[in-house]
Amino acid sequence: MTAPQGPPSEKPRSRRHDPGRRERLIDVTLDVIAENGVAGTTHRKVAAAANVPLGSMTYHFQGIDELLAAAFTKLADLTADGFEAALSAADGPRQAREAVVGLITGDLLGERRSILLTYELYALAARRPNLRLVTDTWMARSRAALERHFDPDTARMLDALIEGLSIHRALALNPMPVQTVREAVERIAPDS
Amino acid sequence: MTAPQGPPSEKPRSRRHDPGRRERLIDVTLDVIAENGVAGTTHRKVAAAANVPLGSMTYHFQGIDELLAAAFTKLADLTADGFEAALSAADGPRQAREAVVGLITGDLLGERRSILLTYELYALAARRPNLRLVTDTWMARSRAALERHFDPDTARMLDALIEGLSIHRALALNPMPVQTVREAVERIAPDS
Amino acid sequence: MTAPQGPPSEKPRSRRHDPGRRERLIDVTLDVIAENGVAGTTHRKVAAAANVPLGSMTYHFQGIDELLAAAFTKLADLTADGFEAALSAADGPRQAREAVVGLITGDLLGERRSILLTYELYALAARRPNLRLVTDTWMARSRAALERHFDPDTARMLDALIEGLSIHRALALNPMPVQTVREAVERIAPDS
Amino acid sequence: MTAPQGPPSEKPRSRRHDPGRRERLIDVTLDVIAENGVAGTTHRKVAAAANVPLGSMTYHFQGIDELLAAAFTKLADLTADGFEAALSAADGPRQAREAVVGLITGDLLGERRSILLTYELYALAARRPNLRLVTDTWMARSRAALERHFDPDTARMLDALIEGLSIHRALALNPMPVQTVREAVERIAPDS
DNA sequence: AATGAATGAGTATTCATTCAT
DNA sequence: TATGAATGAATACTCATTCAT
Repeated sequence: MTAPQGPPSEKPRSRRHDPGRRERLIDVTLDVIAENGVAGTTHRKVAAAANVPLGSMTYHFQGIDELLAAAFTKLADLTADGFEAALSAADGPRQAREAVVGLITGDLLGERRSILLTYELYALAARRPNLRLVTDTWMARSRAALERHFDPDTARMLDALIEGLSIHRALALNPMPVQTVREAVERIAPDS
Repeated sequence: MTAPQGPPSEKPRSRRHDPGRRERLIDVTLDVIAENGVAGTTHRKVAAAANVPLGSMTYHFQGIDELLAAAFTKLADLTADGFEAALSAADGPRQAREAVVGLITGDLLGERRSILLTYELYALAARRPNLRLVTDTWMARSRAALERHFDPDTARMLDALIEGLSIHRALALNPMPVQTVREAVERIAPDS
Repeated sequence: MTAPQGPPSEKPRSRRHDPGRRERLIDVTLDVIAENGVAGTTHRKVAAAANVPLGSMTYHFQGIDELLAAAFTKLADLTADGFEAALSAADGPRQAREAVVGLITGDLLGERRSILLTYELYALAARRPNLRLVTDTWMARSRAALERHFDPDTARMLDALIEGLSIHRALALNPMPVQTVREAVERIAPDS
Repeated sequence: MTAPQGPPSEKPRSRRHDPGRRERLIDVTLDVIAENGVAGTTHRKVAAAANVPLGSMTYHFQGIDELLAAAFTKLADLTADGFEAALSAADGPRQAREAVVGLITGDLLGERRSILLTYELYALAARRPNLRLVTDTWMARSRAALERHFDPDTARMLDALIEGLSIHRALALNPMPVQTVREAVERIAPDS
């Protein structure tokens, strides 16, 4: 299981043919995780879903751990990008609050697939130090984005509230209505 | 996997008669999940951890799905019990809020295991309808316990806040201080 | 379709006194073989089909080999009984020939279940000396019954013809018409 | 399971490159079925007999069903080939009849294996539609080969007679003498 | 006499990974 | 460089049988 170590240099990135295959594999991996969970994600399933020969999986990725790490890194990066974009566009606390409401009830965080992938990431990160880096970075970016509009404590509270509301909206049989979400956000971050 | 160290003459226990084995297997399964994740939980690991022959696993549980379901059901039941107990003991909104703060900031080591198991449950429940029943029941019980002290909307908000704060405390490098937790709870559920 | 495993299953009725159980188990075993083949016949399936506790299987039969032997012995005995009865009732070669036609095209040998069980017996008997005894006895009885009406050589030929025609009728998409069967019998055993 | 005896230095064969392995596995499977029956034919036994790693079995065949189907298809094809060849070589009804006698009474050792495998096929085909196709094709080819020399009805009767006589010769303690076989064939297909 | 519980050997199959080409 | 074939370890699960009660 120990990865045979080559020269401890940068990534080979010598993919002259079919560049973008690596990227495609990462995207497909997220789909496979969303459908089967980390437990059910295998080289075979990913290769089949990406229409790529099995033998090429370990050619592009050292092992399945690297594949999972790459996939979750991309998930975190994209999600944090969306988060930042939404908050950057807001002007003033009122708009910022509304942006938060939109993130919770909208597609980015609210999407079933995203939430689902996030659980999988959390569950895995708890046992994989390299993924802890991913989640830490993600949380830091979220908080920083919130701190553009709110004081640090409020930002952290809001961050946690977003997390909890997103999860409950995804799990609950009858999700909390938008108006209640707005009310919660306002309680945590009232008009000063 | 280090061999469990004990007195040298750790006999394999005359196992022919072993009442309560089923219950013990469920407990051990939660330990194995906490350590290895659902993805890494196998009949073999559970059997070894419980000092039980492998063939005994599918005698007591139809398959590994039933084993996982039983384990997560127990987790949900026990956690909800503790949740209810803490809130039942509270007298008046002030004590109720403090009970909530206590639940969020409770014993970190023990809590870490719980949170970790909860991710695994969420990730699995997303794909297993029978586990959705477990999470639904759990959420309903939590909300009902909160509604003993708070109005329904506030109860739902608090429930989500608890969820988010617990997760972030478990994931964060430097967890949110208790005082900030208390402040968040008070903002959501202010002194009427 | 899987046999109910383990303790949580429905209790099979208090069957403490159940005379004739052994006989019932033999009959049920033939049904199970007919449906699943020898390869798919297990103590569990028979016990479930007979609504009998698993542990009682090896109480009534030394092992699964004895169970199979008992079942196939009964099959052979019953079939030979029917064979003898049909031929005993015949008076004169004409009626004997017609009896043979009836056996080939009728229910006793023609029945799908019987033919199917017979294949299984033949396949097993090839490797189990104790079952060779069963097939030998069966063949001897058939031949003796035929020799009541035909000379020894003709009897053996007829016996083989019956065998082949029964099989082909069972396997063929469009079975040979009765009239052709009759013609074949008459060719082998002509009106002297 | 006797170890295959050879020169003491029977190397495990540098197996990494092994073209024709699939075909060899099919042949070996027939041997294993002949010796152990379908019920006793396992991936392990076939892999061991073919000196091939266990994991290789499901690489070459989707599952054990596909392996069995491939093996029985080959059996049917080869046997029908021999049948056709023998009858094609015959010139005129007299030679054709003699060819049939030869097929029934042919080499006992080799024949025994064939008959035995045929039972297994029949027993399995009764429950597996894909194997019904194999037996149907086989029967059709046999009949067509016989119809080169005999009228359709006689061909079908002969076909059944061959079946029955082959089985009885394989099962009987003292097999029917060749002369009696010849007599039976002549009765079914007399010199017009 | 009868059986629920237990057990270790065995089953088909899947898997990440290796390697010769 | 890319990959089809191969491999051994692991997986969930089934089984005939044993045994304490």
